[in-house]
Amino acid sequence: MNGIEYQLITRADELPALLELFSHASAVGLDSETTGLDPHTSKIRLLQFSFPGRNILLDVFELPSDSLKPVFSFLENPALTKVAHNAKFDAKFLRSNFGVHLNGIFDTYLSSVLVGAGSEIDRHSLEASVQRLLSISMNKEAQLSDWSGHLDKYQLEYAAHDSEVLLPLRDALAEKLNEMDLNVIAELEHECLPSIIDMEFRGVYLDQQRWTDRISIVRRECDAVSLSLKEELGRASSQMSLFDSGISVNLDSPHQVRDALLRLGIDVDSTSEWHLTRMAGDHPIVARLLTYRSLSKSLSSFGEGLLEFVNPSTKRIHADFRQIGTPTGRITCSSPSLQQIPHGIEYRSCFRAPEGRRLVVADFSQIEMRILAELSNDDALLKAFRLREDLHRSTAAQMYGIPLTHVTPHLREKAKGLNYGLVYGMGAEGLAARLGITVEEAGALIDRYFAAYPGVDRWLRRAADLAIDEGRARTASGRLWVFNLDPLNREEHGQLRRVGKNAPIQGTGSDIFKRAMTITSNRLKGSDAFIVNSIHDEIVVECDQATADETAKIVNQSMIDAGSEFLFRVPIEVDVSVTDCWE
DNA sequence: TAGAATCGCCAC
DNA sequence: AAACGTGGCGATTCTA
Repeated sequence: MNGIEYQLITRADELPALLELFSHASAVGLDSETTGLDPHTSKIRLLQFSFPGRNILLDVFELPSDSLKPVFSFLENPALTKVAHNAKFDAKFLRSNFGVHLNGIFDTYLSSVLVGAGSEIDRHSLEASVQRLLSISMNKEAQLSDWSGHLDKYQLEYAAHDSEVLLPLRDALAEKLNEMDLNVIAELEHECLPSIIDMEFRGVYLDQQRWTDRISIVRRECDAVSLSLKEELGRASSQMSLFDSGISVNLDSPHQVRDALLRLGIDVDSTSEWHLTRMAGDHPIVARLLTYRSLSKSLSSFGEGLLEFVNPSTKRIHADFRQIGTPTGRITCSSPSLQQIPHGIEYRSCFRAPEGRRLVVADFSQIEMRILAELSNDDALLKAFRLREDLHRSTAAQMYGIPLTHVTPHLREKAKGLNYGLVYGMGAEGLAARLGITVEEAGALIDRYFAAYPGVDRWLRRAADLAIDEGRARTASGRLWVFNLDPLNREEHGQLRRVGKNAPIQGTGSDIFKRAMTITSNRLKGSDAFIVNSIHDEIVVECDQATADETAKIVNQSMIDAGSEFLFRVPIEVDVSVTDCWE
């Protein structure tokens, strides 16, 4: 890395040289060094721009803000491609520090993930991607150095090198994307990126007081249950002497709980929820153990920890959304995971609209089953959606050859289990366990199901066969997942067939959802409304009270339009509600 | 003793 | 044991 050439700009009169380079370039490598990781409380120190053979570093601390205006207009201009690795990071800082909206992004991180095609081995840090695609070793030691004071030559060379590699990396990735037929999905991801940046930047509002109040109620309940359980489980046996102090049992340890139950004569195969639930009817203590589990889960995962994510500057929660979080393309969320807040009103009602604002909550109705209908072209399934029937009721009617009105709640429940389970590649054993019936009965149900939906049967078989034959699957937009499973291995063979059925469905769901994010975000631009959360098939938008109905219409239509880009034989339905809180 | 592995459970 | 797919994450337990 030694001997990297760079030009450090610290004076406004040096900027025209950079602008000259901008005006003749079609693409520029972009990177930034910041004083911290939080865009709302940290500052950009250095902005690095790389052109072929030229690395320019801007010392933002030295340059007057006004002088940077022409630079920013290039950053906002989509005609100039900005090549960045995980552009989300730099974009949020440009937004918070200068109000600049980065446009025209080529993200080498997202591209590297797409090219990786779901490989668990490939890492996608700049260092790893550059090593893999350009065979260049990078030294990232300076990354965590102090960027707020005097910058030494070592830091500046590091900064220059970080942006210098971006254009060659882009070229290598663009070639790979092309070779692997990933151009369509790459465009979809890049178009979606600004909506993710905006969502993270805006954050979501949490009513902290309400959250705290709920926690203290749960804590009291949990302590009471815990105390009685420990006392009871601590007994060495039913004939324990009064003077025995008992055994201390850690209720959070599955191992200790299992031993304690055994001492009381309750033999459980496993302490998992599923097994315990089966025994809860016979043993009140098992039922209370389940109550404890639920309360303690609530406190540990959804307790005070969440409050630490409230940003001191914005007073909102800015979670980390990984745009390509799974090989199927789903977005995942962490720090905190806003995608796994429990459904209960007591949790979600804490995520609400601030004073004078409203939330628009919109989710795709049965999107994965609609995708299955489209892909399989199954007449009966298509018909159910076209007639806007209740899917599970319709499935039950099809299976038993009875009118819709004759479907009992029990039959509907069975049909629902099949509809949900089969897109995940479920077999007779799994269905039997889920519905509490024998494997034979489950097998008969599955036969009935596939007799009602022969097209679905054919499609699922073909999808599984394809996964075995080719070892890969693609979504509607061409997103690729190369499976790391051996079809000759007995266990992995089954897994391969299941994932082969599910991946195109779940993945096409992701494609549709990302288009929905993109279109929604674009149509809300310039209004008072913005996306604050996204959960696989649900978009949560915050807006002014006065415009809530209009916003709801826009979100609804955007999602329908997105779905209609992919599904032609089946209508898209979106459930939209305007509320004060996320429920 | 820090990090990895595992269990268990939340979401879709 | 596991038995339907994709994740994140907290607590415990294992391991270098």
